[in-house]
Amino acid sequence: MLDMKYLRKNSVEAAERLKARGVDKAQLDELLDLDQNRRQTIQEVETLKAARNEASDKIAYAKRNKQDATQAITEMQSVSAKIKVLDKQQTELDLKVKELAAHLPNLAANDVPVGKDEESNVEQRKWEPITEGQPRIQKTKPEWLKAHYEIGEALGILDFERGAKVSGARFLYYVGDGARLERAVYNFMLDEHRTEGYTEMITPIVVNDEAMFGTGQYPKFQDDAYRVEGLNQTYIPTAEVPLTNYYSGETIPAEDLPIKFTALSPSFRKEAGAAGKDTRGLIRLHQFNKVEMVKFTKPSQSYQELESMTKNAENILQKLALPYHVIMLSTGDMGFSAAKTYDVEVWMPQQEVYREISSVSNTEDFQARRMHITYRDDNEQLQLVHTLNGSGLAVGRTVAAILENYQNEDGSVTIPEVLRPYMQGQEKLVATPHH
RNA sequence: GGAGAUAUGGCACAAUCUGGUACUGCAACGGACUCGAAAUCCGUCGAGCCGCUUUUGGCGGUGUGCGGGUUCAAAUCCCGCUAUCUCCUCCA
Repeated sequence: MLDMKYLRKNSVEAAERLKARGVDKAQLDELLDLDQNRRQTIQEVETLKAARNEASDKIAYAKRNKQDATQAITEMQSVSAKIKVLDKQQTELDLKVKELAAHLPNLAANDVPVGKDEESNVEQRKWEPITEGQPRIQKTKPEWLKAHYEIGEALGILDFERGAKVSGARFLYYVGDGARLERAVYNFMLDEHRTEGYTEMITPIVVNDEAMFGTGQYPKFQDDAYRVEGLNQTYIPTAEVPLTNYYSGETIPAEDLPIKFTALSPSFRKEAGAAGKDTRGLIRLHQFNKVEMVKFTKPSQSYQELESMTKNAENILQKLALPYHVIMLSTGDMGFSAAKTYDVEVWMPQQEVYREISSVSNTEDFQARRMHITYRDDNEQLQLVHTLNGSGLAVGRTVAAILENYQNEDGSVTIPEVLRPYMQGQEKLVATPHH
C-alpha cells in the first residue's frame, strides 16, 4: 500500500512514478478524487458528532438531576439520523479508497531502470566456477547433453507421469535418489542460511486472506492462488507470506532489527496464464519446494540488507558451483510489492539459457503499511519497518540445474561436493531399479 | 465435533444484572526531597488509527476482541463472528 499523504501532496510526481509501473494516470486521479470526497464527508460528520457528544453530556446531566430533557432528546434524534447517513457514506468511501489503493503497485526505487518489460532488465554480474572439473559455460554444446527431465526420467528419479495420474499436470513424484537429492539440497540451503544469521522457521502453509493481503498477493492476484474451498484460507504461493506476516500488527523493539527468517515450504501456484509454457520438467509446477529468506529492517539499512540477501542467494550457487548471473529488474518486470528486485538466474546448459532461480526484493514500507509492522525510532516515534524477501533458492529448479550441469556422457550425474555429506557420501546418481 | 466460561490501557482488575464522564492498583514519565539512589510525597498517563491545524504543538473524531443492530446515548441490551481457557469426544 502506498502512503496516501504522499500521493495527495506529490500527485504529479506520483503519477509519473506510477506510470513507470504501468499504472494509468486516470487511476490515480480517481483515487485522489475519492480521497478528497472522503475527507470532506469526515469533516461534516465529525462536526455533527462533536455536537452530539456535547448534547449527550447535557442530557445525562439533566437526567441525573431528575430534570426534563425531552426537548434536547428530540433535537438530537434528527442529528443522529444525519450522522447515520453520513457514517454510511463515509464507510462506503473508505472501502472504495482502500480498494483502489490496494490495487496500486509499489513505486520503484530511483536506480531501477525504467522499461515496460524484461527487455529493460540490466545484468549486474556473472559468475562461473574456476576450479577444474566443475560446471562451466561451454562455447559449444556437446550433442549428448540432455534436458534435466530427460535425465531424471532416465535415472528413474523424477516421475511426471504418475504425478499427472494421481494429481494433475504440473505435479510430480521425486523417487529414490531424486527425493534424497531434493532433501539434500534444501537441508544444505537451510544450514547455510542459519550460519548467515537467519532464524529457521516452519510455518503454516495455509494462511488467511488478511495475510495474503498483507504481503500484496490479494486482492489483485487471487486467480493464481489455491484457495481452500469454503474457508477464507489459501495454500501459500511462497513462505514469504507466513514469514512476513509473522509480525503483522506488531511493534518490533528497535534493538531487535534487523530480523532475519528462513524457511523451507511447499509453494502452490495455479500458474494462470502460463498455459503451454514450460510444460516439461521441474521449471513450472503447481507445487514446488522453496527455501525463503525474509528480513525486517529499519528504513536506513534496507538497501544494504537487499545486497547482502542477494549475496546469500548467490552463495548457494557458488558453493554448488553452478554458473549464474544477477540482473536488476526494470520497472515493468518487477512484482507488485517490490521497490527494487534482483533476479538470480542459473545457467541451464541444455537450453543454453539463464533461468530464474531466485528473486530478491526490497518492498520498503509497502508491505509493512498493509500489515502495520512498526518500530520506535530514536525519538520514540512509530515508524514502519522495511521488509525484504528472497528465494534462497527455489529447490526444484536447483535440482534441475544440478542434473543438467553435472550430467556425464554415460548418463550418470555427479553429486556436487557440498551435497555429499547430505547424501551419506554418495558421489554419483546412476540408474538403479527400485520397484 | 459437543458443552461451558472468558475477552476492558504496557500489566492486573472494576463498572455489565439496572444504558448516561470506563474505577483502582502496578508499571512508565515529569517534579519535590537527596551528594546520589531507594523509600516517600505531588503531578501526568488510552496505545493505535482518522480529520483539521498557525505543526518539537493544538483541537476534534474514533477507540472496552471483531462486525452489525436498537437508542438522544452502548463496556452495558440484541444478533453474528473470531480467539483463548476448562471438560467431553476424536486424532499423528
